[in-house]
Amino acid sequence: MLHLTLQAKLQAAVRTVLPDADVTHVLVRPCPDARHGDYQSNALLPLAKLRKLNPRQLAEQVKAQLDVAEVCEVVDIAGPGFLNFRVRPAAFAAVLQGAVRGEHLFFAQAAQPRTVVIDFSSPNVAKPMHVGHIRSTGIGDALQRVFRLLGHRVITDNHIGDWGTQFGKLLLGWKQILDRDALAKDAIAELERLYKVINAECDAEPARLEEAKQELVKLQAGDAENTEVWQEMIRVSQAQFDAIYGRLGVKFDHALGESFYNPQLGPVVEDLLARGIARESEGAVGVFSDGSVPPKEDVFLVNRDGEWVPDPALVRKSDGGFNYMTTDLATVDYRLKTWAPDEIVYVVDDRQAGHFKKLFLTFARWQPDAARKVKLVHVGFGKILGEDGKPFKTRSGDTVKLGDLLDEAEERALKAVTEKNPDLSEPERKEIARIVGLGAVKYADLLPNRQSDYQFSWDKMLALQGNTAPYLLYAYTRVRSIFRKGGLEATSLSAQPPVLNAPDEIALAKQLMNFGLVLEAVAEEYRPNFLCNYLYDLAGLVARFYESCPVLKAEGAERATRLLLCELTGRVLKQGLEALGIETTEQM
RNA sequence: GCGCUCGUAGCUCAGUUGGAUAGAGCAUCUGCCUUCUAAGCAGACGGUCGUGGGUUCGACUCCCGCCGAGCGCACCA
Repeated sequence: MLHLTLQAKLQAAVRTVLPDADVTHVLVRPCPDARHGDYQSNALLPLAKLRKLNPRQLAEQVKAQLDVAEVCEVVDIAGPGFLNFRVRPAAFAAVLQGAVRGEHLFFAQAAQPRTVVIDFSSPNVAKPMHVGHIRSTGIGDALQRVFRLLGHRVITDNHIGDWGTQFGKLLLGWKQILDRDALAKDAIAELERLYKVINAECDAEPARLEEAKQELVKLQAGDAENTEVWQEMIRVSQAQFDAIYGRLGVKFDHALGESFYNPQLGPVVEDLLARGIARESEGAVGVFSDGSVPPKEDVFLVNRDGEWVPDPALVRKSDGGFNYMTTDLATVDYRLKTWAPDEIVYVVDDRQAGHFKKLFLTFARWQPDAARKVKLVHVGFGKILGEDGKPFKTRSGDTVKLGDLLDEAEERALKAVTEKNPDLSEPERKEIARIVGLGAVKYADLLPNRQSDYQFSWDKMLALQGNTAPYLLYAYTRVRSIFRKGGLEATSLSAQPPVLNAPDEIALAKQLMNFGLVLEAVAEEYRPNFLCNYLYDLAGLVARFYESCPVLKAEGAERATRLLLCELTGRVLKQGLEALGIETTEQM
């Protein structure tokens, strides 16, 4: 909003002074310290350095060309050459008024919308979704929501693990030890049991493993019975996925599982061989180093005991089967041909960083022209640890099932709501608990910098103080309750321009204006935690405002201004939480 | 061994092109409810940003060495 106006003016001024300068990095940001001004730019310093100019002199020259009088009352040059802008109160008021009229909510649609494929969640058939899936699912969903909000064209695709060697064992188990009643009761649990039993037997007896392999071979060859069983396993698994996604409010445009690409795998390998990109080695087919970079930077080499040895991307196993590199190559190819995206984003565990590096490089060697037109991005994330700092497990040492986790979150939230607000009816409390509990889980997962592991803690997650979903939701209910108590509607708020006086009013208003900047940063860096931190700051500012600035007791322009700030804060909180996939509640 | 990621307050974590005095919650201590939800707010205490160098007008941020942790290293995904 205002920073964009100032930024455009500043870039124009810089171009006048330095006609050949690249102004894409000439940015205007909010001042971290309000005493310096409202907005600042420090872009002139690196610009001056590059040209060996005196930075303060350059700042003077740029300032002389700067035409920002309608927005700013003062532009200062500070320190080594910072530009500080002080915005006219009327300019602030105009932006707020535009927002309350519904013209914008402090962010703008992307000037150049992109088509972005986002690949996330990717659960495996016949396995329960566990805590780990909350990461890919939550981060992926938040990113997809933010991209859409900013006006990009988004295609979400759930790359379900519905193919692979595990189906040999599952088929064997299904045919020999399936418990139909157990399947009807909890299909995934029964499938999991089949796998565990057969897998243990295979470890113990080679003959058993051979049996499983035969089942797999029959499936791969299109055997009617095995295909039917396999499809049944997918169907019952999908039903469980859908139940979880329903609770989480996550939807996909497509769910093209690994098996969808089966017909393409052979042709992909043949094409790689024909083009000389892959070659045979020890019976397998792989893509090897092309020697174009030093060994240290070459992902197709690995150092073993001082020797650089090949670490190829295998696309066909020595038994003729394909692996996930092959599938992923076919998937990139399909997505480019079908949707022509500008970008494909993979929200997958950081441990697979190496795989994605190889995948992207292999694809670039396979289809150089197509690869130049698309940005392939691996958005990785760390593990969830228990409060003991070790991987998060149940007391008995099993992985925590996602459904159980969500149940417990809602139960704990219900306890808290009942304690804090016993007068509400049970259905109301349950609905609030659902929103607060699920919101708390999602928020706790989105808050940490995604690349690091984080420690899971029920108490911290559902705490009502600190950077948590309940705190944000509480801030929202407080501003909403003002309208409820006052019996007011937001409709008449735009009649006169707001008049900001109190420091807490000004601080709140300025934070509102930064919403768009933050949404853009989330999309730019694929980091929803920027939005979490922004909303937490906003909630803190509105809490302070709430203490120091009575709303309903104020009169005239002061009252109107404060009501307007409450309304807009409510809208930004709601929109921001929605972008994180978190619902809001009017009371809690 | 090689590579990747990381190391910030007692604990859990933020820290948006390198930018102005490194922030929050918890814990400890002190205040504030006849006043829009105190599920809150204000304040105090707490830091050689692992460590040693380097680049820079300026480094938590970039580069190199070292120490420590996690992860990954052909035919599972």
